[in-house]
Amino acid sequence: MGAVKTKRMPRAVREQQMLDAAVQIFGQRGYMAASMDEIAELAGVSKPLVYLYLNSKEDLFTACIRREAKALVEAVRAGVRPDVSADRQLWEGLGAFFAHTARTPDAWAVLHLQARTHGEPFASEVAAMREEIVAFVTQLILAAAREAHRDPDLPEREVAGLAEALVGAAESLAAWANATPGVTARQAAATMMNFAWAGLGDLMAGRPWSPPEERAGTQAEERAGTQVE
Amino acid sequence: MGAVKTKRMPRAVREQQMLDAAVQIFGQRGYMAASMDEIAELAGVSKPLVYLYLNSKEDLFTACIRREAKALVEAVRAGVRPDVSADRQLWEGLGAFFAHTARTPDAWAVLHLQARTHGEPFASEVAAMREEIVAFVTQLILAAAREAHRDPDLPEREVAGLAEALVGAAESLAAWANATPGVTARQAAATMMNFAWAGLGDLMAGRPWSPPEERAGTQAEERAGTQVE
Amino acid sequence: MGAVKTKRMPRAVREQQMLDAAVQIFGQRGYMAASMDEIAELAGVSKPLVYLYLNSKEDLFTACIRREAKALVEAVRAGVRPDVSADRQLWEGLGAFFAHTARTPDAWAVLHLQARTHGEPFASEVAAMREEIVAFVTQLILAAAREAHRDPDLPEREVAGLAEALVGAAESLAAWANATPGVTARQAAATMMNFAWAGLGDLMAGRPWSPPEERAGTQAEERAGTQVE
Amino acid sequence: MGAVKTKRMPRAVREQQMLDAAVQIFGQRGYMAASMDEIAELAGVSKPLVYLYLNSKEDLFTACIRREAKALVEAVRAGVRPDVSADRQLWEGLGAFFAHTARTPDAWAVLHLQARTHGEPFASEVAAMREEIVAFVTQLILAAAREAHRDPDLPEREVAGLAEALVGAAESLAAWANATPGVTARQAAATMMNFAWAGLGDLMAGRPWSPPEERAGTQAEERAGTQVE
DNA sequence: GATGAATGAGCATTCATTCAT
DNA sequence: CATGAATGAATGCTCATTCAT
Repeated sequence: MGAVKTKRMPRAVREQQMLDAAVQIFGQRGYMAASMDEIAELAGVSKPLVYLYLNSKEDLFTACIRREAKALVEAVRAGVRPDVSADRQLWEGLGAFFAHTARTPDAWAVLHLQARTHGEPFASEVAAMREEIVAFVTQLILAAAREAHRDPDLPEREVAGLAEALVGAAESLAAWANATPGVTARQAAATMMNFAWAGLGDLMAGRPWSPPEERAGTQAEERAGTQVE
Repeated sequence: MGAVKTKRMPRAVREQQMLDAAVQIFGQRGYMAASMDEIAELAGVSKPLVYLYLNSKEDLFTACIRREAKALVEAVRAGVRPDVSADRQLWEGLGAFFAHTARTPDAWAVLHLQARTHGEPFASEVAAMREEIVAFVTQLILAAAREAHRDPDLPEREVAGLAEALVGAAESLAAWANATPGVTARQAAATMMNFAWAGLGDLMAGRPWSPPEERAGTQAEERAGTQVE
Repeated sequence: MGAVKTKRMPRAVREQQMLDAAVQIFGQRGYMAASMDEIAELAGVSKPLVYLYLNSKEDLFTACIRREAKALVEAVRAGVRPDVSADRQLWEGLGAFFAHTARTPDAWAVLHLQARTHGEPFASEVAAMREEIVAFVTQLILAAAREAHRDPDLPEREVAGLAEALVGAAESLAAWANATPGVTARQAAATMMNFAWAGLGDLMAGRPWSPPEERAGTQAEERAGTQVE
Repeated sequence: MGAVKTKRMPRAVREQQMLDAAVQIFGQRGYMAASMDEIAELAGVSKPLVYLYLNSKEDLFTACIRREAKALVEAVRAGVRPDVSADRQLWEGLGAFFAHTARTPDAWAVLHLQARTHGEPFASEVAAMREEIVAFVTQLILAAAREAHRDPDLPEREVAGLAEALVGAAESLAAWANATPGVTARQAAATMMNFAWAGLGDLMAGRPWSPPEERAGTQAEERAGTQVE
């Protein structure tokens, strides 16, 4: 299971192996229950080497958070074409998000569960990433308002709240989709669009949001490496 | 801050004191980082008494989850009048929810963060409560469809996904509202209704969801002891 | 299993119930693993009452040892008629001993295993009983020498060693007989007589010790309440 | 009294030091009363190292039992020449046994008292050793019967009982000899031979068992490293 | 006389972390 | 570079024992 014990790897490679192992253990056992012994063993290195490269359990965990946060943000970014309409951008971003979290469940557990649950250096680390995503969504909402040729008479805080709610809904749906067999990233994204864009009111009135036609979408998702359905 | 050290209390009272202390410590430190010593000290009793009454750290944590889950569900229930329209019920429920989580932030941390992060006996404990709420929301969505005179042609799983997303959005917004000074429970509930009921699309088109007039709502909220705005 | 909870018993009776429970628990769990809680529960009384009557765990254990040591010595005494020949007295005493230990295995565990294993106040307590029995056996050996019309040219210490060995052999055989299904007290006593009286040399040469005829023996054993075969 | 605090020893050496300390503490305090703190201190190491090498108190105790059981059996084996007569082999074995138990009283306490008193995994561990010795004695008895040109008409269980009694007598005499100043291993062995081989009957009739002449015996005992008289 | 309430003290066990080689 | 050897500091848990009622 662990990395094959190979001698004399460059430091950067060794560090990535350690982070791989750490993300797996932290994601599965939790931050406190994870032991440095287990991580070192899974990484195929001795414990003192882990300390030499990553200083402490705290620093190691922080490094995990940073690496996985960056990977997630990049995956979402790569899934979105900046030149399409706002709702389309949201649709693409959600697809990339659900695809990435489904592909790396341990990393998602680290970011979504562990980092937020264990207090201070970590919570703000992941909060930074989250704010980046929330800001992206905020821009989308404002862009949508512009597209509708309306000055958004929504106060800034209201927009922030909407973005916050949207991201929270997506996070919850990611956990639900991963736990519910047969739900694909694409379906999860569609549910999100119906919920957030059309709204329950429209939905009940028979006006769901409709996903754009297939061809173009496929390109974008493949660029992002997603596997939407 | 801790309970005043009063001697010789009946068991039921002492148990509640212990649970109070435990919720506070678990909520602030996290399950694993919380020490039974600290909990006992904050409760103003000796450690053996905690074990005599609550058996183990696991059982203590479970008791916290159960008590707070019950309290939360009851707070939401008490805030909702069953004879009003679906959107109105949702509005009232959200108000009660945000008010309760703002009033008991440690309890909310236990339920939302700690219980879900620390694996099995606990996750399913809180999952039970969550399902109760999701089921309530699901009923509201179906009721809304009936009110709109439409047979919901949404597949069952889609409705489940929508309810999941709605609850997740509310959960996220609760954390955001608690962390953002000046955001009241009432405002959070309004944001949620705009987001979930009207939808971003309607919102951008200038059709926000509008909260019902004051008088009736106030009654309901006062019954629940909430402090919406 | 525990004594039926009856109110207002005279102190002497309550004490015996506590000792009964204590012997059972001490015999089965061992001195240290036995908890005062369990003993009090099995005795059907509250823990403070146990302390009121018997002071401490040490005193309670000592009281158990004294009571059971006395009972064992009396059972052996009652099984021996003082007016018969030395080998016959030994035979009767062994029969009574094996019968008693088989009848009260928890008490035997307390005396033979627990009391000797847990250091000072206890070891000397049971050593006193043991010396009484060793002295009895020593007298038998000297009586046998007189019956053989020989001044025992054995030094006193040699006789003490022989008695010690005999008692030790009997103790071992008691454990073995209790653990080996189908071995009766009578058979164990016969084995001991062959071993100790005739000796392996005689035995191998075809000269076993032969137990006396039945009728007289029965009387003695019934007096002692034994069940030798 | 404890090992000199020397740093950085190879694991095998440290393990033996720990076992030395553990045997001493277990033998003197008893299994349950012995604390891992005390053992670690006496061994001159920290507690975590004891756990790193020996896993748990239970495993540590088991390791003690195994090491000392092996040592005892080997001491007896080394003291017996297999080509001499049965009674002579018994004499030599008893001498080696008494010499070994006198030399290592804590180890003997562990095997004879502690291991048997604290239930299962331990009891069967020492029972295995004891059965080895009982089997050896059983063979001696059968060999003696052959030497006397008699088919042993003794039933198998009778022989087992005799062997059990003999071993029990020896065990008791070992405790007695250790506790009685001035009794040598040789004297204890002689008492055992008189008791078990000649039998009290022969002894009283003036026919004691006589130890073999000195020269040959001395050799054997020296081989075993015993100090018989 | 009898008991529910309460605790001081200790114990096995684990873990992040550091040297000496 | 890499590691076997080693530990200080907690932590969950238990138990004999005692009051106040």
